[in-house]
Amino acid sequence: MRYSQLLLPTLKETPADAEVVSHQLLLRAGFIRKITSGVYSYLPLGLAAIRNVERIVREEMNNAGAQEVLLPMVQPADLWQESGRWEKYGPELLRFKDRHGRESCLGPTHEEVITDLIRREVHSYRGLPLNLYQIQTKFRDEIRPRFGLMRGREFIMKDGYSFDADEEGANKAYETMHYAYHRVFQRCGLKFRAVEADTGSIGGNFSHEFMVLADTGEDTLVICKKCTYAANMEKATAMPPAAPATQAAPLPLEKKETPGKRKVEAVTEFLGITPKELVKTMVYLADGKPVAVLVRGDHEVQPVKLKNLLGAIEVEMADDKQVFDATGVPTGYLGPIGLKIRVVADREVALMKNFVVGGNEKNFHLLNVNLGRDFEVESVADLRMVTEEDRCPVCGAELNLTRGIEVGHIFKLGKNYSEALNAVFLDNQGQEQHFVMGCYGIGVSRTVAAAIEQNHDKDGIIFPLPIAPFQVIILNLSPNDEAITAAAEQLYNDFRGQGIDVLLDDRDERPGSKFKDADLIGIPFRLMVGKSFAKDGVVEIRRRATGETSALPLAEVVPALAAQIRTELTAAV
RNA sequence: CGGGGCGUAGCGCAGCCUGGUUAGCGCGCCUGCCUUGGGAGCAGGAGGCCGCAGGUUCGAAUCCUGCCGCCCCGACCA
Repeated sequence: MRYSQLLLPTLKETPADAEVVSHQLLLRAGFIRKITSGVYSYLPLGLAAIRNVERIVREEMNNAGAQEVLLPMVQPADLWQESGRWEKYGPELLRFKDRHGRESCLGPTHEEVITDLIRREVHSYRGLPLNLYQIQTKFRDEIRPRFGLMRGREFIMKDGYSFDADEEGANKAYETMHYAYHRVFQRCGLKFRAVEADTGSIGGNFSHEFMVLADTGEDTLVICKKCTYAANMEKATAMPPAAPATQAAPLPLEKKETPGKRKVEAVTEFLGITPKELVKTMVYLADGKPVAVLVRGDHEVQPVKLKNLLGAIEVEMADDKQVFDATGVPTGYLGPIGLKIRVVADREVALMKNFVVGGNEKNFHLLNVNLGRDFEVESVADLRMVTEEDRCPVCGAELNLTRGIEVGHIFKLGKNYSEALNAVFLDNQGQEQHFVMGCYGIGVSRTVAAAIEQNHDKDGIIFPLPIAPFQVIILNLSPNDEAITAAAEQLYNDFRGQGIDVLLDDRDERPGSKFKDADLIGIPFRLMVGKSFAKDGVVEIRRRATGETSALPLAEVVPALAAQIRTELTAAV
């Protein structure tokens, strides 16, 4: 491609509404443009990067034995009603009526459609296993789109679904996908980690997320410093608390005035105790109904764990007014004793003795409170966020908390969907069985953003070779010089002959602009034809990632560099 | 949806508080000259429903009301 003919509108200045670096650079480098919140147009270079990720995904999926299909984006409501998700999925599902008044939606994911397809077409165990995938634009009406391609409402996703006759087959499919995902992200040149995850609205009972490690990530990961344990904060557990060796004797309950002391810090300071001796009472609304959650003073409630315990569709923290309406107590003085709403407790609380709680009365707390003697709870479970003080639940070593961007997620679905949609086949005994399913997603457009998030410097993007929109950029530094122009053109044609993606900067611009743009768009190899060619007949080669520069005679450039590119691309596999 | 912020030329911004020339600056864009190894220089030029609608006023980018859009923090997720 010739730069002079390319739609590549680079910006000198960073657009004001872009906050994270990948968003800023995608805009500045002329890869994307926003049309409305969370919805972007992909310009030629942005699309090229996306196509490269797609190519890698296709190769790895096909190698893993999956088959590509393309499912409809517009889906009828009745399929979603059949699975129960028409109600459960919530406002993120964009719903509308067609001209006949039939309820429809834009597909945010395709479990229903694929299960419907398979139940119609596959009736025997002989047709199994099956693994089908597609790469398609998805629409999810996100509450808050943000960070450019990181969280769009419209985005490109690879979603795949496996169908097996039994658990064993399904587990194998899951492992195959796990391995394939490793290869995909490795080939994309990313530093990533697979972590245990909550299954969310997709459902299912076991899942891993593939996380690109980056400080701007929206997720917190809990990673063991010693063993292989790694989990998303939503799912992560700590080593269970040990019961204290000596049981403290229960002391008599005491009511104490704590005027104006609402926050944990204020109360503990006032009472001269540590937060570890206090239990806070947090009120959440689970599908609109209030539930009190007890956690130790220095711990935080993990809402996803709470949601799973309660089997709720949605839980959110109650605000001060909702708390007062539900309990008649102002926040800061809530406690479990005499509380009229449901109460659940974190497992850590169950081991505490003689602790402090709110008095359910303004300006009062209770001391020497004991679970069992003074109050009961509906259930005890792990309901809190892991902290850096915690120890690995597997090996007991220290834990690291770090940030990540979710680029892939794989689930064991079991029979959730096949039972809901009654998708069955006959096994070798002639018995009807429900398919055992798995589902596997990769955020393709997000992967490009994540790659930039992880690979950039002050001058712009530094693309990993396999996903770079062009592998080589040739700068003609003197377009008015015939010899230099002829050399640049020759390089351009020779690279194209070698099947290398090459961009020729043939613009009538000064060298400085060309250097800046080449750095900004992140092309791995930059070739410069200018002064040193006129003087010594050599072409300079500069590596974007390292800044290393070398020079070769014109005739040697294409063979040497083409070979190097091939070597590096195969080494990445 | 709750909390915070912002809408003035393609991009980045000033002007608004305290209403009053022809709405301004840098970059970009067009023409010409000149220049060519890290976003040059000179000269000339184009480009604005000051987010939209209503109101106050002799007069509104500026004051008031309503609406729309966008960004950030939270719940959601590839």
